[in-house]
Amino acid sequence: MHPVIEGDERPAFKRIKAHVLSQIQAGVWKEGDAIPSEQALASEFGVARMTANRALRELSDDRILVRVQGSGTFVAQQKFQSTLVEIHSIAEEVQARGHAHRSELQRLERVKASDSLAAEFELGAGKAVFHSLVVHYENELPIQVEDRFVNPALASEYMQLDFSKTTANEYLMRVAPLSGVRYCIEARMPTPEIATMLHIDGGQPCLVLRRKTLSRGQVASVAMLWHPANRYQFTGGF
Amino acid sequence: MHPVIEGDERPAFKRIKAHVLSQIQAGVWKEGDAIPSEQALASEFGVARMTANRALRELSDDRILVRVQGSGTFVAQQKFQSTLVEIHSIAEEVQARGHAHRSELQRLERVKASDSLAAEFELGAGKAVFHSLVVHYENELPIQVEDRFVNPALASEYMQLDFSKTTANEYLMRVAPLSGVRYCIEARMPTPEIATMLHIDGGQPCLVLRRKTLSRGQVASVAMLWHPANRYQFTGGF
DNA sequence: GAGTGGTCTAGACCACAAT
DNA sequence: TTGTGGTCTAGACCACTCC
Repeated sequence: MHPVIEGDERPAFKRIKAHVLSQIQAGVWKEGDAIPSEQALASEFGVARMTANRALRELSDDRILVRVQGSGTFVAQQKFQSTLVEIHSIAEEVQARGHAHRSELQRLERVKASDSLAAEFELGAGKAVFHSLVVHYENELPIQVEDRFVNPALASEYMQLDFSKTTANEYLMRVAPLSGVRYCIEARMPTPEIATMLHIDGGQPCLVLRRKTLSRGQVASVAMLWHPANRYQFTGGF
Repeated sequence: MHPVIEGDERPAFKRIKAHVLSQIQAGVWKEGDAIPSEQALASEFGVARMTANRALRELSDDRILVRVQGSGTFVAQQKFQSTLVEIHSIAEEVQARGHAHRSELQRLERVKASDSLAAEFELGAGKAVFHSLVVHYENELPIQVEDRFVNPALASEYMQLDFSKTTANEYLMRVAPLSGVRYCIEARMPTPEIATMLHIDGGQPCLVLRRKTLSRGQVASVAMLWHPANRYQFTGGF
């Protein structure tokens, strides 16, 4: 039986998780290898099978292990070199950098959805949607143009919003709790209008984030966020 | 007691999870509200407390609920509208789309690191590094230029690598297990050389991923991955 | 048929919070 | 003191895989 280290007061399932991880880390158990069964680990650690089960189940939730009913538990393939970029609200991001955030409403209107927009919203053609165009500034330098269409069914007061006090993002989060997102990062040349608003010349590309948010089974908002390539990038790491 | 829907053969813990989620979705239980205790849910569903426990524990792992020992279980604050982009290896990504991946080695050399490159590698100035330039094709259409510098201390056989059989990525993952990453997504105009390799004209921007990988406390590799904006974007959702 | 994981039970003891 | 979550037990039955 596995010796219990003196003074190790972690719960048993955590000790088992740590043991499995250390065997993998040390290269004793390699990718694709079968590791001991729940039963075996349970006896080894002197615990009930449910306890070993929880340890292995949590590791498999974390993609460290792969479990196959009737067959066994295996070390998962090395995670591919994959990284995650987190995309925040622009106001939060600027403030987190300790800079001043300000936004300027350029346009706020009720428009008939074009065919493609109606399709994106999964609405009937010709239905009205709200449209806003906002420029966000970081220390008085334009950093984002937010070109957004909003579903009136989910955000009826959008036209009355005071964009100097709250962002579209914050409002939508409040009235239409997020249930899903689709997004896409692109490089694009700005339209002349966008270039002017961002104070860049037309030869300079933009980093564009397109984001569609879902709420209560409907499309809540379709946004296109334009950032000047010379002043903006998505970063991250671990 | 909670009625069991006819023919609902999901495990009990999943039924309980679905029930909790639907109450939150419907707005019956709001942010910060306490939800029924494990004991209450167990009786309601006619199951053991351990079963309700598993349902609530998994939801709290998913940040849907917050559990406070001695106090109760509460609906978590709405997640901030933040999204994650996963960045894969290009070969894996193309194959996942069911397309053919092929790569072409343009250059492979040993060069003296410039000052800025030496700084990025945290090496002494003038030390040698390996440099490779590879074009990746998806169905014979160029989709990525991989411009990569590699630390010889961690990948001594890099110059002997057969780039037609394996990618730099795969090799590095094998010999220098990843311990950290820093990356950055940008929009840039291509250099004439990059534009030629990607079969685009110079007026077309590129979506650029710069990635620095760490292994065993050293910088293993610094890569710049150029993608034609008209054929490539990072996407995701949940 | 033997071994594996997937789920579940009906108890138990503990640490902690509210009262 | 009562109720909560955190953990654990020693069984059980099932579906599945492998031989």
